[in-house]
Amino acid sequence: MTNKKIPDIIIGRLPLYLRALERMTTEGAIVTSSKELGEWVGISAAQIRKDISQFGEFGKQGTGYNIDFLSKKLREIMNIDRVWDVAIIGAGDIGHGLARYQGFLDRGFRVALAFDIDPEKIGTKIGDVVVEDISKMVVSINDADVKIAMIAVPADNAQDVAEKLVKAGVKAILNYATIIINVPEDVRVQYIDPATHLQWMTYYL
Amino acid sequence: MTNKKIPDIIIGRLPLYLRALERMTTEGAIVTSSKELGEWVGISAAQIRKDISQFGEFGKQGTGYNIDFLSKKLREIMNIDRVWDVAIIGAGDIGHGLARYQGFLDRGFRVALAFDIDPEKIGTKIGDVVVEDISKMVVSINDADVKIAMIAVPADNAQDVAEKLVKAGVKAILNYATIIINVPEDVRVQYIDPATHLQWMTYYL
DNA sequence: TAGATTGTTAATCGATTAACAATC
DNA sequence: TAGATTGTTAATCGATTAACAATC
Repeated sequence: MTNKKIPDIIIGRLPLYLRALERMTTEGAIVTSSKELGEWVGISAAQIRKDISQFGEFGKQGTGYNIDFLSKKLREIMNIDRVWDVAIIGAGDIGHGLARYQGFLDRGFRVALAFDIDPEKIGTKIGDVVVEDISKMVVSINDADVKIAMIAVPADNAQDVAEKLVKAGVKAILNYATIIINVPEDVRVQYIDPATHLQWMTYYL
Repeated sequence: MTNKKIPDIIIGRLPLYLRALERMTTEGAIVTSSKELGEWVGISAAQIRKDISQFGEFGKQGTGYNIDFLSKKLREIMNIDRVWDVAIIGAGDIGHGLARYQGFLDRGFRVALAFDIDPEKIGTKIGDVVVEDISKMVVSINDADVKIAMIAVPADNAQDVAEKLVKAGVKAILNYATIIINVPEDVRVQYIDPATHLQWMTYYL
């Protein structure tokens, strides 16, 4: 039942489930079980069932889960049964990589805007969008009603950019800058930092 | 005490602590407390103390923690009190961004090797390294005794690359390809996938 | 000494697993 | 019907928090 608060840790597993289901679809499967799905994502069958049952009864006893149906439901739950426009701030290597990343469109996202401060980059095209002057960012994002942004600027400018994004109405930020940014409570931030990920593994080497 | 198994969840927080401590250092601080550090990283003071005490007694009652000393200890624990050579597989946008990423060197990593399959890219320089032919990857990585690699190739080739990396002796893989790769148990894999991170946030929008 | 803060124990909280009735 | 698998409850496990003696 969706009226009680679902723990973050469960929400964090839903994209994994969906990705595995999508993979199964491409391999031609129609139904799966909590056992099989669990093996794909490395999580116990009991936990898969428990997680999914937080949102409704999507399976059938004796049969398992219809993959298309469960995928659809997961997309609804995660709010990706639509396409979200996203903005990229910073048109360097990372910004370029993101703009040209092929994995967004079929997973609910479209790069709609890109910004940079460098006059040489403004006006050039990355992916399908033209890089705009960062001074127009707040207005453009506001006008386009974009709620999701990815920060790919140097660490020194990240906090400043974040504050402008908040002003523009952005509610979710994916931050590639190696710095913790401060934003209001109702704005979500995720960090992607290769060095931190590597450090997490060196402990075990 | 280091003889009992430390939970993964604690290991995962150590890089956050270290990053905050490094930031404090640049701001000129000498000592900190579990309370202050906790506020920086958004974790309770009790938990900070508990985590740190898993590895030894690094603080002083009444005073707190010496930032330099604690940083040094954390680096030792995480095995980054040395520089790890890393290899980049794939010299596209993401590979380029990684090769030129400034945050590696002062955090324990050096990009030592890069590979691509495209003849046009082989021989060119990205960051400080020359892109080698991917067919030489296993031998080169083996010779250089590199244990850490970052996969930045298309999803279709990721599993194949991963298997070659394992053959070359790599024990830690940071995977930017949008696909789950299968490797032996003693090889660690971390995934970086912007779409998955975004999906994690759209639930709350 | 008085105040502050650690390291650690015990209490609480939450998440995972095991088990099984319901049922396809 | 017999076999399989869900959804859910109870039991277990592990992580977080609260509290406080030790001590700088």
